[in-house]
Amino acid sequence: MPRTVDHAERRAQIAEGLVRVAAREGLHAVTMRSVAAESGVSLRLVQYYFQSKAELVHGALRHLERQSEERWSARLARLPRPVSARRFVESFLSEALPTDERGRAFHLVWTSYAVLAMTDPDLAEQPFVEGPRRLERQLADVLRQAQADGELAEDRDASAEAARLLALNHGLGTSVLVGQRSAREAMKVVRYHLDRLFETPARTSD
Amino acid sequence: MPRTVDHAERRAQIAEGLVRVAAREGLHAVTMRSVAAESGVSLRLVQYYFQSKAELVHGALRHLERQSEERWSARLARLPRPVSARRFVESFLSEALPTDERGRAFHLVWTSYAVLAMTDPDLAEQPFVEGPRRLERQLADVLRQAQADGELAEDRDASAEAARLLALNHGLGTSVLVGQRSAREAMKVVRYHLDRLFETPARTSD
DNA sequence: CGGTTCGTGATACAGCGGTACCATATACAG
DNA sequence: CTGTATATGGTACCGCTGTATCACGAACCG
Repeated sequence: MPRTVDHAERRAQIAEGLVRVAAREGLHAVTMRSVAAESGVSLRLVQYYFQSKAELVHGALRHLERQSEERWSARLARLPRPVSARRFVESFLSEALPTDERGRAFHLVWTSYAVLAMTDPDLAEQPFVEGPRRLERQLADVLRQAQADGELAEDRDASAEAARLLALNHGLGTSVLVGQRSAREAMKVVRYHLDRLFETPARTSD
Repeated sequence: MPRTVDHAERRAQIAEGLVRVAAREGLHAVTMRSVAAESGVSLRLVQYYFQSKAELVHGALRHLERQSEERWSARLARLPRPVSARRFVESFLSEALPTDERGRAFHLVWTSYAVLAMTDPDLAEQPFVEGPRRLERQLADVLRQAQADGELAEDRDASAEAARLLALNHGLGTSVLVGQRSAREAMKVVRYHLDRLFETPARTSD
């Protein structure tokens, strides 16, 4: 067969095209044709690699999710040992914030999908409850480890703190995308929060 | 002229229809026809009171915004004096959270619009930077008043705290809408946050 | 070497959505 | 009473979008 590129690779290429279109013009501008044009393939090819639009959208979402996971793992892996929880969390959150173009696209598309999932039951189940929930657990684990290391006060509720961090970050990210504040200002709020969280070990406060 | 109902009233009626459709089936399901059906008027009437779809969408957004302001004012006005900042903030945030059906619709539609505004420059300017920005200022004022009253530690940055509260609330609201957690759990996180914020006056911590 | 499967192209079709146009009824001005 | 502006109904049109269909080349299998 005339396999110039791998099947999975082509699907990824098209999925990335979708992400670019969605990031630039919004998810409502995502059509079979616009994705095809953006990916540099014909309409027929999009149809071929994704049988329906629903599957295309679904596939692109999984693509995003996979990337997100890889980023988390990579970040966790290349951290200098011993790990400073404060620095890890800060760097993680700053990446989730739309600081660069890539982060902006990621956050925007993810949020678009989340809004879709609020009404479309087909999208709801899989990524939007399991993905963030897992992320929250992992973050809570990091915080618990920080408690064991004496870096975080013992009386903190690691789960609640993780939830707080992610919700805060998401909310700030949205405010940035909407143009309410700059990414720099958002980062300042994040640091303010982290200052309260990882306070001088003497005081057991936020 | 055969004015059975007031012009502004009709526009409001149609706008509410739009909000219901958007809350139930998502903003992508909002069409001239679906809004007309939901509002119990003919397609022609929607066209008549809103010349284009863009204006319809825009008008409904302003409708939502106005309602939001009224709610804020009403809440602020009917508070028992003296005002407990903690209780005020908690009740305000709980309303902004999708606890009841109305709150759910409001949050969902607002978020949908926010996502739209991220790519559509026509929507961006007006409500999505000015509205929340004003809200944040008002909230910061409440917090500053609380500081003056000795209810909130002096070393807090009222602006940052207000930003934190709103971002947190928005993030939590989204997580509720996608089904990641229940409204009850979200409220617990909010209270956790507030506990840290309004700590015993002895300690100056989060 | 012939067939079958995979990959790619072009295009046709049907439905839906925004908008435009025509018509009418009611109320008020003169 | 007549005309004009407001308010409402019905419907046609055109473009876009998802999907289906026909067609062809290239590789692998036997």
